Amino acid sequence: MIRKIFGVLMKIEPPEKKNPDEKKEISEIFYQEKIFEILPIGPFDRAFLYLSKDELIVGDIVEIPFGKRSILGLVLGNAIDTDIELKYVSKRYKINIGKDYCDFLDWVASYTLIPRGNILKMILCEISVFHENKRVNFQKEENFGNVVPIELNEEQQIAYEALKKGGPRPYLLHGVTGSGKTEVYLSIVHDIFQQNKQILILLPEIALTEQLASRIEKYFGMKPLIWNSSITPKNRKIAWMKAVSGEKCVIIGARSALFLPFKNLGIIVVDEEHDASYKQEEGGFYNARDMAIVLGHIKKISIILSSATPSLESYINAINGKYGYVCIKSRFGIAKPVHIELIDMRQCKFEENFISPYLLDNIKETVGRGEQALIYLNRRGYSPVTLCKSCGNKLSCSNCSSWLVYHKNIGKAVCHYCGYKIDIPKKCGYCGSENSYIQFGPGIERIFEEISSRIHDAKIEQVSSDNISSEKSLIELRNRILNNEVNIIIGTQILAKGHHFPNITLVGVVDGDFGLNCADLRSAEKTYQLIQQVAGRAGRADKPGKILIQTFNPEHSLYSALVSNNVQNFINLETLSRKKNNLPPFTKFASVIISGTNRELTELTAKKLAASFPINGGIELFGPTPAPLFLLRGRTRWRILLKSSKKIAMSKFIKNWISSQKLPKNIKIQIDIDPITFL
DNA sequence: AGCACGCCGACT
DNA sequence: GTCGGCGTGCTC
Repeated sequence: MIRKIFGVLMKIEPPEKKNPDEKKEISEIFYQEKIFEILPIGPFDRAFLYLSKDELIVGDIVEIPFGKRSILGLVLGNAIDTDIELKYVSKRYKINIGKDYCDFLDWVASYTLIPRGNILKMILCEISVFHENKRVNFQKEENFGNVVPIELNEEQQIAYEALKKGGPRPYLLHGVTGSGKTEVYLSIVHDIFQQNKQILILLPEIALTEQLASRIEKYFGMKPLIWNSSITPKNRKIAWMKAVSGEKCVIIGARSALFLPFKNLGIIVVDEEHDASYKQEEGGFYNARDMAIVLGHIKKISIILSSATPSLESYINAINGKYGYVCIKSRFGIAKPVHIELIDMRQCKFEENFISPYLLDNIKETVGRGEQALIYLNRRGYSPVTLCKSCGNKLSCSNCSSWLVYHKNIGKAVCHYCGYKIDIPKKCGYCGSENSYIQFGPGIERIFEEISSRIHDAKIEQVSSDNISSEKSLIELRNRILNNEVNIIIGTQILAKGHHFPNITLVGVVDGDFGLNCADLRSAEKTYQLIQQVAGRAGRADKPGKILIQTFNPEHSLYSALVSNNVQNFINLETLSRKKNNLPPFTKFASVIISGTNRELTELTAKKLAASFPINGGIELFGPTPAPLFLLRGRTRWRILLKSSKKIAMSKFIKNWISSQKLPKNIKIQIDIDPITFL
């Protein structure tokens, strides 16, 4: 809409302060300007209206006066005239993120119920690019000459052809550990790169970037750009500018890289697509893997989901023909399959030990042969629980419903949710007994202690986020393992993924049942994936790998599938069970967490909210119930779970429902569409 | 998110 | 008398 202003400029002042003479001059001519819808950065779900003297187009990045400050905004379109007194856009940048990303932003917001302005923030990611017009020195990208062609075996070649012939669409690339999936997807990526397109490869963990980067360097003759939370502001800027420039490039990144505004994207690879860390659970909830599929749809490009242990969601989408399915069955260059064996812990006499004699003997033998052993336990610290031996009272966090984990290295009991730390009290806080607190259950520090006391002539190292905090320290550790400077590695899942350790020939899983018993619908799937991943560390060379799993539940169908090396068997059983019980991926879930500092008010609000749920044939409501973590960082939490058939637009329905209710100001509502954790 | 306004407690 | 806590409310 065009607004004609005559002599009103004195009233609606343009941002630049002109001198009085100039103002007079301008006010004597007809002045035309347009009104635009602009989405500001911040927790806003709607656009605001602004005047602009320049013509703006959808996707432009502008600076706008907003309240008392000046912030970035995104032009969403033109607007019709209004009674509101409008301000002027103060600056227009020479950057446009493209209509695709405006559509993507809108889609993600409607689905995840994350405020649009927050998604814009993810796209612009607090980059200070905008101010200076300094030229960014792009990393030297070509050092051609050393390009090594990617060699594929027959089966890999077939997989590659299938990806090539299927055209732009989502694919599930399913190949057992060691089948050379990376080479297959890099082949197709290389083709697209040669068409001067941009490439995005998502990885679940920062730890995996280095080795993928070096492979890309080898095959492509240039270094890829890295994107994750720990890169320097300068490199962040370089990668962002590169993406928006549309120049050909390869960017390897964590889930947040999905929001880089690529101008010329040719393909996205989601490596280890089953990995739970694609799910963002802070701020807003979204799954980068699922959103990548959406972006692929908008941009009409291929998305390759790659995994040795696909999520059931992706697997079923592939089987149903929604995704192309490409499977690689044989291990590349490895003759012998991994041998998996269960250790029935019910047969073991316990005493104070967590490592069965059989596992211990195997560790000794392995080390004796000059090979390495990896002992896996996904539990940081010394012991997960500290309790009073005379009354049974357990040390718990004062802000969260959680037990304090004893960390022997710092001598304190720590809450893993909020960081609260205390010394172990001399007297039991409940019954008053003195020096009565004992450590119950194992963490990796305790396993380290146990193995150290029983195997003397070995170099033993523990690995968890407590010791390994940076990528640098992880690379150092990896080198030490590769150079055989370590015999026994005791670690959490930080080590489980993606590394090649040819000399590790034994993997011991201390507690195979961890996570099997909790009330998470995906716990069997997760346990299975994790054990497969850990198992993938071993047996890569010509030496046979051996996996020993300690369990109290050896009859579980999961274990028979693992032992028989029959992936399909487990997937079939799990699919059947999900279907029978109407669970995802055959239905959809959404979780609504109601939290507040006032106990009574939170409970009341949760109950009122549930009672106000509109009757709807397709959506079932469960709850409210106190959330498993009833207290988190000092806030009381209640949970409502919603379940619907796949066809219902749950997000829209939930949004209408929640926004129709007036909620007390200090109550916080978090909505998680397709939750994968239920805490 | 920021930033202001507003109404109650302990301080130079 | 004021400085400053964070509850509430608004931003075109």
